Amino acid sequence: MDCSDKKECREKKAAIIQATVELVGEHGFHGAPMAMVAERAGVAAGTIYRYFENKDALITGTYKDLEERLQAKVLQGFPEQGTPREKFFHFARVLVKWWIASPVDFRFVEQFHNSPYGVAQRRDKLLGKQRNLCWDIFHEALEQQGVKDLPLPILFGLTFGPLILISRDHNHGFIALDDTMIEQTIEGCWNAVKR
Amino acid sequence: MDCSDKKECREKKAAIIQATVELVGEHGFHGAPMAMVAERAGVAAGTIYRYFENKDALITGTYKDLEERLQAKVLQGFPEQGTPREKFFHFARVLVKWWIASPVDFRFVEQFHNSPYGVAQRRDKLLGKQRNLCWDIFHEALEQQGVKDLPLPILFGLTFGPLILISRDHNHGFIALDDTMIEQTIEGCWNAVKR
Amino acid sequence: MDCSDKKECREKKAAIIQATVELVGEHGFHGAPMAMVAERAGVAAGTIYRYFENKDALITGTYKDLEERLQAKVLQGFPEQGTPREKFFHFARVLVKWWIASPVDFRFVEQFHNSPYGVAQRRDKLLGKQRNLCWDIFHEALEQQGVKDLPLPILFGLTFGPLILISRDHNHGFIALDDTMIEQTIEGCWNAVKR
Amino acid sequence: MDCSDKKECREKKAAIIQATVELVGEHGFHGAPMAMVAERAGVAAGTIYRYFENKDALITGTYKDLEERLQAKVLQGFPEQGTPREKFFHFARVLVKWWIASPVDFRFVEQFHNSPYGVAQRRDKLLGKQRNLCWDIFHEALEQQGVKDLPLPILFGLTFGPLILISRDHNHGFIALDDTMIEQTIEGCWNAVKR
DNA sequence: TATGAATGAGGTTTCATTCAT
DNA sequence: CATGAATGAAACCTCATTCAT
Repeated sequence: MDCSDKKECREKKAAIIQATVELVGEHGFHGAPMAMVAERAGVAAGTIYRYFENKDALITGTYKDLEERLQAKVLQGFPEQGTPREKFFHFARVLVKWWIASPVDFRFVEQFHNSPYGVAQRRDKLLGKQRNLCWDIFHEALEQQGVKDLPLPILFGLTFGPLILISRDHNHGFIALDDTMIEQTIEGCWNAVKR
Repeated sequence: MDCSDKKECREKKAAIIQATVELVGEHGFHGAPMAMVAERAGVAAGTIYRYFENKDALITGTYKDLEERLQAKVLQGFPEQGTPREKFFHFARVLVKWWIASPVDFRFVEQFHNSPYGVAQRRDKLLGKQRNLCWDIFHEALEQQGVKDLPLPILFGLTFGPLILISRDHNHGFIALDDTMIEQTIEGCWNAVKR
Repeated sequence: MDCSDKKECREKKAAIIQATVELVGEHGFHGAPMAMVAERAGVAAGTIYRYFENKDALITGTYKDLEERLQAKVLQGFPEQGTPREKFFHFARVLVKWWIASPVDFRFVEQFHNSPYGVAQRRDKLLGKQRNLCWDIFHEALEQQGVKDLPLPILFGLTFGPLILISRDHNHGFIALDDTMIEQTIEGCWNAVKR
Repeated sequence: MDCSDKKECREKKAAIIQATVELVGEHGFHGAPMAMVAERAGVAAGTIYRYFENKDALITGTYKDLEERLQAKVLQGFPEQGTPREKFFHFARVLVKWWIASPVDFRFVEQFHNSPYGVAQRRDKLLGKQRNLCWDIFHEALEQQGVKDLPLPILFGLTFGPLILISRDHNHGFIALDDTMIEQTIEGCWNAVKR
């Protein structure tokens, strides 16, 4: 944990995180015992505890890592000067495409949000304690009166709720999303909140 | 199991289901070991197995029970002769109000949908194998060209996705939904799909 | 138990014994829980306890019933006036044919002998406390000096040991015993002890 | 499991096997719960599962261990150049002496043969899939026409059946085998099959 | 007398975590 | 630092037995 400057350590931690994402994504929290995570990561069981205090920390840390990677992806080509609408469209596109390109990542995130761990995360985000892009976009939109004057959680719900469900259905094979459908859905989301 | 005609047995089964909903809703699947379910239901551990073959059957059976109770609630005052829009509004209202009135029920349903159990359920519903009110509403709307010509999963996603998220946020205390806000959100959902 | 004069009771007890033989014979002691025995016998679980004090008594009682039925079979056509050799041949023939005609009976008896229950039974038989045909045959043979002067258990071992094993192998399908082979084996057994 | 090169591990596995033999031998399969095996072996319950996948594997593995030890004993002083008769006598002597010297070993083997596990073992042995000394002896004898032309299972039955029974009776205290009696019995066995 | 639902002790197995090497 | 064998609490489930009906 405190050897994050050494390359070998960083690689080992990355392997552990990747193994966690895969196993939780594939089989749920039940199907990801520490020993199995260790095996898939190519390290010994005890080694995980040098990087994460316990299993809870492993799960939370893995989620944070995914979130950071998402942030990085969203920032690529982000229309800093665009309207909130354009910003939202960019954000939503990246999000959905990431989820359907990496089903295990998506599954992990879903599992996480639906577990006790997830609640605290969500609280920080909604209350703006942990500022992020998403929060900024809607604040700007509210100020410019581009969206209805609703509480942030409702705006989030109306926009991201659908994106989550359709990504899930795509990954389960219930629909086959293509660019057009994705675009239509994002449009629908925006229609739900635009003024 | 086969004593469903006796009042005592029905009460016992109901107690087991209630205990399951509460414990899973409060602490997740992890936090609902059979022994604890039994204790809260006021029965012996072995007794559960007279009503449910194993833990999986207990979870699935509990979900089905919740679903049936929802159906019953929705049917009360259902606008059989109304437009699809009116039907959807009725359905959505009942759904959200139930969820925020019974947070443990909502939490259980959420957990369920995010578990392997949930996928099969959802598949049946989306493919129309297990016809239900919800499916009927959108089919009628599609025929009357009242909603956009999108695949069912996307229509569901656009409409129920937000309802799920805002109910979650309400239960977590991030927002305090009142009738007006609920109505506005449902309106937003419909805007997302209406033609 | 104390209603052995009523026909219905006798039939019920017989059904319980038959169910016990079958289940133990088919799946071993592990595979014969009381509830299953009851179900196959067509009675309620609690009913068994009116006929047998507990599971041990059920097993022991079932064994005794089988033994009595064997005795009855052996006595049919028994060469009372014959030589010990003829008597042994008759006994052995009946035994082997019964075992290969009723594999479950045989399996039950085997299981029984190899369980703690069996030891006491065998003790009584060998020590002559519980006199029986078999014991009589060899005593007569010893007196007439038709067989070697060996302790009874050894004479039993040399004669019945093989019969047990070949019956087992037949029932497992390793060999297909016919009358000739049975006769040859019995002959071999007698050769092992004859003077 | 994969630490069989370390002395400590080998000792631990041996302790588990020994505990299994003793408990099954003394009290049957019923009387050997994993927790008790662990306690007697001086390890924690979970430790057994590092060496054996489950209880079945423990039982089967223990049997194989006993068989290997028997093989080793038989090979000491084995009359490679002797006649089949001499070889059989050697084999039988070692067998009986081992059984009456180690009653728990004998009891374990008996229990094993009478369980579902045992059938597969026996099948392999009789069909020659798993070649062994015993099988070789009788094949040689058949070729040299030293024994009657009977199916292998019958030859085995006629020779080992008695040995098993008398060992059992000795261990139960019904007879007290001495070298002479053992020799006489083995002689009897051979007489049963010799041409 | 017969029933069968209920009991709860006890069985097998898993797995997060520790610690000697 | 890394290892992975060992731990033992705790999970799920079975089943002999009882007892109200």
